[in-house]
Amino acid sequence: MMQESGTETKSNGSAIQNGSSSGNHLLECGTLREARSNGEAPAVDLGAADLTHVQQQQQQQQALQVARQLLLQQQQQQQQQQQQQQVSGLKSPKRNDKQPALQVPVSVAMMTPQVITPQQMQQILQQQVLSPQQLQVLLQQQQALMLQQQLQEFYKKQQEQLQLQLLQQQHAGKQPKEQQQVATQQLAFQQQLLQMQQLQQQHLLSLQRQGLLTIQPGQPALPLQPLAQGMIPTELQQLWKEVTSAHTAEETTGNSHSSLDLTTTCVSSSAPSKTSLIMNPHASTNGQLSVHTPKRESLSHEEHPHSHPLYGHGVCKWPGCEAVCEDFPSFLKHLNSEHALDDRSTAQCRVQMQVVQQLELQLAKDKERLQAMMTHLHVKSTEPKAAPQPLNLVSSVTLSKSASEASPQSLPHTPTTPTAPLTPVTQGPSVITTTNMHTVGPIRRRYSDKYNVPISSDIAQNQEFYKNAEVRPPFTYASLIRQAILESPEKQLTLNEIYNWFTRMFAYFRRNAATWKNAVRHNLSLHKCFVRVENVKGAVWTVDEVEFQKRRPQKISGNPSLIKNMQSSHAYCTPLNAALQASMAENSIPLYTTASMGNPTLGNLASAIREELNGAMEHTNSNESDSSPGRSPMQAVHPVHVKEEPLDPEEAEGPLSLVTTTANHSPDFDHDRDYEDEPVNEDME
DNA sequence: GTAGATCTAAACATCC
DNA sequence: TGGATGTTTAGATCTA
Repeated sequence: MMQESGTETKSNGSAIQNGSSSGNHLLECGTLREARSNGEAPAVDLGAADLTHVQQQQQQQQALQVARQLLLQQQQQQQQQQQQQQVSGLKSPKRNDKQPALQVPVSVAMMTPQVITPQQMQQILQQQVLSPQQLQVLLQQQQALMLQQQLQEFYKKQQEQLQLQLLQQQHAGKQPKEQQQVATQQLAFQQQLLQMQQLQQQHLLSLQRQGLLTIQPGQPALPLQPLAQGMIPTELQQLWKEVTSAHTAEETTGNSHSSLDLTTTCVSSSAPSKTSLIMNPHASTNGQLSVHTPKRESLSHEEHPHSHPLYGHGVCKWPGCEAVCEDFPSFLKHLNSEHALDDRSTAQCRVQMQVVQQLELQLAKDKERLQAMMTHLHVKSTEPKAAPQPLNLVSSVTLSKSASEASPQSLPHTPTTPTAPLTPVTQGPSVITTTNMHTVGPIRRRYSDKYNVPISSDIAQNQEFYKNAEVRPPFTYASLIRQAILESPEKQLTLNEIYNWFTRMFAYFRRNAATWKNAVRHNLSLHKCFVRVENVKGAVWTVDEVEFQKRRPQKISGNPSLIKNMQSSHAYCTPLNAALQASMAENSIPLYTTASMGNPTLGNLASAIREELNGAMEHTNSNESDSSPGRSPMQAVHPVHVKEEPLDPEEAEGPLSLVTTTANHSPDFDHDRDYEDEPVNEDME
């Protein structure tokens, strides 16, 4: 359109195109990645984590004390019962019924405050102040506490049943044979109690081994034995079933590994029918927990002989294990020997289930929040697209202004343009909003051009995001092509390699290939900053940085107050960053807060603001001296490009020309950006 | 309102 | 001949 002549090719170097036609801008400035990576958030998290750790220890100690009290009570109670059984069998039924009922609830009431409520857990998860390890510890602790509760409750029930049985036996008759039967039954109960003692002791010891229960040095050993008195294996199984019912409900019928199979350690003499499923050894299909695993393990992994979720890189991935297994058979051997069905493995499995459940809860909550956000922001959707469109990071940038000015034919905006201002969209880079999630097709603005976000740092920070989310990168084709070329080792790419870079780096460009490929070719041909070079491989494309930097600059919105505020707040960048991070955490955007994933929203906003400020500062510095140490890398590499390269007349005469802007020192000047801030050397070298 | 920048689409030419 | 590559043009949209 703007070209004067299309007859000249760029490769001959004599093409004189309209200067304005090559005016793609890349308003990139010095990166502040280092500053961004030096946020205070880790310190804050660390403090919170330490505090939480201390609280965990306190809670564990409290739980331990409560458990001791419970055990003492149970011991006393059991002794009384035994004495009663031995001395006289005639007791009032009322008294027998009331006794446990009076004791156990007190115990439970004492235990309850020690357990973190789901809401509190959710809050902890939301605040993201705990590391995964700390979360795991917390969950383990909660698991232990919940287990204690369940044990106590079940112990109460069992006591009631036991006493009821004894009463029935005593009231049944006083014939000698029956008395012998009663005595035999009592003996059987005693044996069961003994077994339960051992089982409970083993379980608590295993919990203690894992850190689920902590016993501080110097404290007397737990009176473990009385805890188990009065319980029978089937009841314990029922307890386990109850505890794990919430989890197993989500699982398929063939995946009943969460149930504790006690058949190998307990002799059940009175298993209720309802526990038959658990008692059935075939019900446990998970080889990891079953003692019958070897054959099943080998069978289940026949198709993938060396693929096992618990085995990788020669290491057992069982939580907390990390045992080195040279090969898969040795791993299986290790798995079956070290992680067979026992209390420890079961507890670890349940902890893992708890972790998964919490994560699922968190996911569900975040999904709900996202839905609410989308609902809130999508109120004025009057023209929903039939097919979902890829995300576009930039639509919201123009939303605030263009919403009121959008012409009727500006369809890309109208569907999502809210009449009432949403959260004020300030001068910031791409803010992923639900508006653009829903709609947007071709949206023009590219925040890199407007807000000077370095494309290299943005792509680096949000690499995973761009790769996985179908989000349109907020950069122009020219910027992206240039970035692709500069990322290459030889600073030159064939067209196909450019294509590959696009598809590799951005999920967005894995669709509508014809469109964007055409645009790439179009940009390569249109902009004279892209130079086609013939070599042995064929034609490759390179970047002429001189031409690229010569492109006509744009200025950000000439809002003096904004610029002034930005400058005046320069000293508060760190608190701002902290606030932004807090805001991100508050808004549950944890996955992209780190450099590994990057945050395409607030993180870039912060970086954009900082870079704006730094750009202004460096801008001033560069005016003072070209050899100033504060010069940006771009200046160091291409000092001549901006300062000495003659500008096209129409560029020079414009109010945005570099000559004009470099004379500005006032904070109220039109915030024109020369391109000295662009970290070209970072990109190129 | 206008110029410039950008994007999309398309036509056309050339080369392999 | 078809696809890839490269060039050019046109129109639409958005911003300054």
